[in-house]
Order: sequence, then C-alpha cells, then structure tokens
Amino acid sequence: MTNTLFRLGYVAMSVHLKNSSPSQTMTYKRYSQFDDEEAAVHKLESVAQSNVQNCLRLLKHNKANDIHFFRLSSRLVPLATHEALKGWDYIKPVKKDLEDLGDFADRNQMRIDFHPDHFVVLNTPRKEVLKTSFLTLDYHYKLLTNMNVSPRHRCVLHLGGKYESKEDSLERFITNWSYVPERIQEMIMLENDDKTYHIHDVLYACEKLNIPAVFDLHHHLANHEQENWIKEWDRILNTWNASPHAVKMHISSPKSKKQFRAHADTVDSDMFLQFAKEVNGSTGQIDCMIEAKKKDEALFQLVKDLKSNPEVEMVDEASFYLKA
DNA sequence: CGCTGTCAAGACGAA
DNA sequence: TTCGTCTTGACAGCG
Repeated sequence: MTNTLFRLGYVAMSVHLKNSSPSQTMTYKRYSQFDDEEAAVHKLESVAQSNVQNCLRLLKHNKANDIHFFRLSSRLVPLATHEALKGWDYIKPVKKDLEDLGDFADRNQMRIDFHPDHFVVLNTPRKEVLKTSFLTLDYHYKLLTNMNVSPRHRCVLHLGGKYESKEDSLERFITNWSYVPERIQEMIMLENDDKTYHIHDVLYACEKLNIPAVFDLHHHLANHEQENWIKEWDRILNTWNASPHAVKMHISSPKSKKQFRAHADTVDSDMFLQFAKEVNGSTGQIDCMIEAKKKDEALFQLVKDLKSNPEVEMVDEASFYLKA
C-alpha cells in the first residue's frame, strides 16, 4: 500500500498577516450615496486592487509556511455583478494584479480555488436567480482566466434549495445543468451540505453529470442517510478520475453540540486523524481544506497536534504521511 | 477604541 | 404574503 499524502489548506484570509483582507467592500448603498459616479467607480476599483494585491501577500505568507492549497475569497471585486454596474469592465483595473497572483501560484505550484457564496443556486425554479447565478459564475471564470489559471474544477457549489420537493429539486439541478455554458460546467465541483443534500444525493448528480464530489465530513455528520460514509468513499474517489487535481475534502469541527452546524475556532485533531487513517492508501493525495474560524491559526494548531503524534510523518509544515 | 447596528444575497419557516 | 432568521466579514457611527 502506498501512503496518501495529506496536504492542508485554509480559507480566504489570515489572522496572522496584518491588514491583509482580500474582501474589503463597498455596499451598493454606499456606492449610490456618492454624488460623483466616476469617483464611486474609482473607489470600487481601488478596493478591488487592494483585495487582489492582498491575495498575493497571503500566497507569499502561505509559501513561507509551506501551504500550497488555498481558497480565494469570492468578494475580490465588490459589486462586480451588481445590476446597477452593468457595462463596467471590472477586470481591467485588476488585470495586472490578477496576472501577478496567478503567476505566483503557478511558479510555486499552489492549488487555488473558490467557493462562491450560497446565492449561486443552480437548482432554483426562478429564471432571474439562475441568471444571476450564471453571472456570478462568469465573474469567477473571468477572475481565473485572467490569472491564467485553468478554470477546470475550481469552484465548489452545493446542489441548492429543497423547495417544495427535494426529489424534484434534485432533478431540477440536472435539468438546469444543461443550460449552464460548458466552460462554466467545467469549473464546478459539488459538495454535500448540512441541511438538505447529503453525500448520496451529491454522488447521484456527480456520477450522472461527471462532476467531482467534494466530501465535507462535518456536513455529513450533520446531514446523512447513513452515517457510515466509508462505504461510499470509492464512489467519491471515482468522481475525481477525470480531474487534473487531487481529491479535495473539507474539514471542520462543530462549534458545540447545540450549534453543531457552525464552525468551531479550530479543528479537532483526533477526529481528523481518525478520518485520515480510514482513507490512508486509498489514493495518492488528498487536499484537506481546513474551515475554521481561526483560519490559518487553526491550520497551525492542527499541525502542532499532528507533530506530537508518533504515527504522523510530516513532509513539511503543511503536509504529511501516516506511517504504515 | 470597542461595541452595536447595518449591509448584501436566496432560502425558508413562522405568522 | 410578508417578515424575521440564517450566515459572513466589513465598516459606519456611537459613546
């Protein structure tokens, strides 16, 4: 058996790097309060530039800590898809910064991706919502291509709402999928959610439409048909066969029994190790996205715990093998 | 400086 | 049908 390489990543922002927010914003309300529209757009553009530049600072911080897996904030360009700013070329002011960002990620072999906000709902019965969802996905597509990063399998989505009937709504995802432009389809991965669509539903859609399945262990514990997920692990792996990327997972711990679905500050290392042992050897590499309130600090704390465990062999500060 | 309220989006359940 | 809640980080404004 070949041991699996586990690589750790984190989400969007750092609690260590000062003044490095990649999601500074300007609300539509603020925007519309400007007397001078040109000045308002200028302000938007400088916020966007600062956001993208801060992403590069974050990647440099990641490099210094051996972190090669990172989720970019979806809020890099405020109001990019807002109806009132139709016609605004929101890429132009950040094009150079996007190129620098993508170039750095490429030179340092970093995996970067997105998790668009839950307002992207592909199984919606409402045409307007589907339309704005496409617009938002196209925004992500433009960000990626302007970074010169291949858009393939870079955006994690959920199946969507339950509406009047879960079964009908799952089928509506399949129907609506055929309206999604092919270049957008290629960007997408699907993740099990914590309220409606569990891993079996996700696998149904993924196998039918040839989409990689991102398994979220925390969501699974909150929402499942059958608690034992390991039986489905091979199916999950198989959805990644056609992907250029390693299998991707989401790891987080519940905040409390009462607030089970909310993310805790950090990740429980025992739970994580137990998971790692169960899947060790099943595939060459698994990229584990740490979703915790303390962001990169949660990753550092997890690594500290891993290092003190004799079964763990660290490769660097953010990846490891389990000893056979 | 720290706290509270506001902002934005779509789903959804209560009234 | 309308309204409050969920969720998240940013940030205006208050004391």
